[in-house]
Amino acid sequence: MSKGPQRIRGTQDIWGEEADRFQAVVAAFERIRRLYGFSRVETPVFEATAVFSRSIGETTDVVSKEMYTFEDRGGDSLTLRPEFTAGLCRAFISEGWQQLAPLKVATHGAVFRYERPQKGRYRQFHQLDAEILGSDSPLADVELLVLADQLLKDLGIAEGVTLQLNTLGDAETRDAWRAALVAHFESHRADLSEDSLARLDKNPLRILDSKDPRDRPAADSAPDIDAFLSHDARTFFDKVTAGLDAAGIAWERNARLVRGLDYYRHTAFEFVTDRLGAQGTVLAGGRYDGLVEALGGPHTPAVGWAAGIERLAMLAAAPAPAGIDAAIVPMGEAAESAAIGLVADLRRAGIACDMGYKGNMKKRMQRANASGARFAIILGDDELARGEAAVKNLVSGEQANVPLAGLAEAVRAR
RNA sequence: GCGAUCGUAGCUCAGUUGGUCAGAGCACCGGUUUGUGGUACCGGGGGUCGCGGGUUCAAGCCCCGUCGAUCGCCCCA
Repeated sequence: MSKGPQRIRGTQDIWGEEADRFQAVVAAFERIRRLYGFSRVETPVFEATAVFSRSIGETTDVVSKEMYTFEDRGGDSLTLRPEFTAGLCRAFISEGWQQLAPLKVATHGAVFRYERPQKGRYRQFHQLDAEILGSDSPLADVELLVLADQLLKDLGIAEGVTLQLNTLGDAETRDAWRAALVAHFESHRADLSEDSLARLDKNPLRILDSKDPRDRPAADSAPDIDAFLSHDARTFFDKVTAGLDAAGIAWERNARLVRGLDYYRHTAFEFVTDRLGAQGTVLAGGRYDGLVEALGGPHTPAVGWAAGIERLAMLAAAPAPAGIDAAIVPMGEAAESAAIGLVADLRRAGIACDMGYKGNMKKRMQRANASGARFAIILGDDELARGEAAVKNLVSGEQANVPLAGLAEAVRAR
């Protein structure tokens, strides 16, 4: 409540244990993406606005209301990335990555959406992202899902999280299904909520997963996509589910799972938990075979997913606090001077240690204890004269004199 | 963009029907004879009660506005 500048709505200052959890999620992702042979890529935080508006659709709410768009000094319209996929597709085109296809890439970082903040939903938030560009194989879909599954298990949050899977078919299938849905909902106009009547014009698929109980009867009785699946689309979906079964991944069909944007094809999936209120989707993605082409590139089938780091961090168990190995407690100017060298040597030897900038012994010992250090290395004139330091185990309270040369070994973490 | 609830020290919160109501715990800082932390004891700093109006003799407590937070809706790339 103090005066002075305040944090911008929907942003967060992440600190302490929360920051540790955040880092733990990123570390797990980095480790696992290597296991799957995904290359790390870095792309800009902002792009030309057209990169997003052309891929998503000029008229959607997403583009018209929910992007951070601004003009730079040259008058160009720029937008802070609201997702990774479009920027990666742009890079795929402009960097000539076509020759690397199929390209398995992973990235993570901040993304920006101008939305009302609520649980697990911020204006600047952070995502993990994994994509496979340039493959039309269902094995790519499977590999991404297995990666996602391993990540969630590694983070210890697979409990209570289910993989929901659906297919949106190919273009021909999707169009046929969409027409059937519109016909179905038109005949139930009187039963639909106001929101869904609006969806009927703009985005009829979205009626299927409406939360309004008034919509459920019509939504539940609506035709599934299955009857409209072309042979190819059916075969593709079967190969995805067979691949998941072969990899031992539990999944469930959710025929009501849809995507808001038109470029999605075939596989759509979400890992969902019931532990985050209305924001229960923890990781989501799908196949977007038309996106690269929409950006002016060659026809490039692709599939990918993104996951909110904050949401994952909220669900993950708190990592063990990372205390340092040792705190150096010098007494007197001569000792402090010698300790500067000692700290440097210990750190070069890979020992995590720290020394306060000031304070008497008592104060330094208090700080050492609070820091979670396993040892205090006490260095006074007496010890210095003998070429030793007193090493105190802060857990057991035991203390022993150790030659300076043997300090690193004495406090090395197991 | 819409709705509901909420907004008191760094944190978690008390503050009765408006009249010592500016408090507690934790945290922080200092001390309990200056070479030993974690437990204990003593002391201290810190809040114009989100902000701005209004009602009243009197408002943290009532009313309006505003900003922010939380939860939900819309949207969800």
